[in-house]
Amino acid sequence: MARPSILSRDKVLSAAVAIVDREGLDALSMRRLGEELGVEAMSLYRYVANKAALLDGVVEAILSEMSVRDALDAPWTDRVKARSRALRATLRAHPNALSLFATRPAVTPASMAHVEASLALLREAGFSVADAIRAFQAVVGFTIGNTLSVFAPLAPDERSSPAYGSLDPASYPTVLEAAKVLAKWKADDEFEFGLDALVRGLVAKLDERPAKKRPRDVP
Amino acid sequence: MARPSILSRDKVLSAAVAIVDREGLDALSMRRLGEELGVEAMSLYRYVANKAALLDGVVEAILSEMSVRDALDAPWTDRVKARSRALRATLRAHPNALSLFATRPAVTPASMAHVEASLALLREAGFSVADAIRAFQAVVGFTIGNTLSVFAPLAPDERSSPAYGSLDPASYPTVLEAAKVLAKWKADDEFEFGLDALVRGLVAKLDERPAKKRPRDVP
DNA sequence: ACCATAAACTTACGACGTAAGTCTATGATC
DNA sequence: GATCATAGACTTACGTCGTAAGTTTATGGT
Repeated sequence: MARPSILSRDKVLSAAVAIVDREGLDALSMRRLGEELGVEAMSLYRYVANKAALLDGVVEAILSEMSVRDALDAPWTDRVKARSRALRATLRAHPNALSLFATRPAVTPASMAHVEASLALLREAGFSVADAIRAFQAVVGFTIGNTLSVFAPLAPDERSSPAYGSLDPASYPTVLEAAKVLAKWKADDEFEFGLDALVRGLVAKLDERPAKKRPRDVP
Repeated sequence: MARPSILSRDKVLSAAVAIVDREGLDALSMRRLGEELGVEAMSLYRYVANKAALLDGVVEAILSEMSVRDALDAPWTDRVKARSRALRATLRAHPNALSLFATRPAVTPASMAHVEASLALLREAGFSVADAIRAFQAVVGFTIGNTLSVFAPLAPDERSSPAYGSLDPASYPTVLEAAKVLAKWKADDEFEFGLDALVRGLVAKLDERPAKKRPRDVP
């Protein structure tokens, strides 16, 4: 009935992700994306409403890559951590797209399965509905926040560490003390430290709730 | 010796912040900013190297608004929380600029005093240099991550809650259970929940360290 | 053989960032 | 008070961007 499609929404989105990964977020323009697909820029508007929707699609495409091997018999704390690590790993795989995740809500159709599983396991652990949401948001917020601050690409002129040398030692003794350690800094250690602290805190908050509503405790 | 300046870097930056606050991040262009200041666009290049530097300046200007009333005699946990809340409040005051904080490192000259004070109080609490950095990053990451996800402005078509109605109840029972609660959701409760959990976890990690290096415990 | 139509193409417009060059009002010097 | 170097603002111009509007083309159904 009509000319068969060269394109599809999936092809458009994965080409967009490819450009962002390879050449950076600024390189992603409608014309450049069209070129990548052997098509004129305007043809893309059959598959995305506008540029903003394209960026949303990029977020969606990346989130849909996330996969978690959920050890159902493991303690809930480990399962939460595993999901946080999976999210972090997915984000890390696309550093040039990171800033997109800053403003876009992490709860999209593409990540719904993850949300459902996370909330369910927190409920099962004994959290109330509201606290399960709070706990989930805390972990997701921490994960995105930390990953962003560590892996966001910097401009060429700030690739090396900031000018700690020009800092007044009297005013900033602790920063300068810290700067020495930063040379051999392990981003993963930092992440695991924060994640562990957060999850431990969640345990503490769970334990202070009335015991009657903790099914997992009385199996 | 020369024509006196109509402009100054400060004037340029605060005009830029004003435009972003009033009309959104996309509305901030060099021409628009020039217009705001009664000047041609190209004149701005005397005060900012380029557009990216202007955006950095906006971040810097906003961060420099942050002020904390630090109760030096309060427990370190309260002081950390107070700083987190102060950062959150500063970010909240400029929701249209939030996405800028996603990729720009939170440690800039404008926030150096905050970094110094935070690290110092964590060191004083008994954390090692490395753990103090980790704890600080955890709190900042959480704070920015949470604030971003809650206050980032959404496109008009997603202003209302996502289409939970079209979700399959069999596949997403917990999400749908949660959706009911979301109607009367308190963003601040969510933030305080996560912040309290995180700080409690930090306490736990501190307590498991060898006691000898905790000066505050033996006053 | 013809047609309806989905899919891709063409053209055009205003706005953007910024490179390069020009003009001008000032305070310093004599 | 006349001269002048110069910081600071202005002008022009180029290529690129997102996208509105209209046009062409290849197909499968009749």
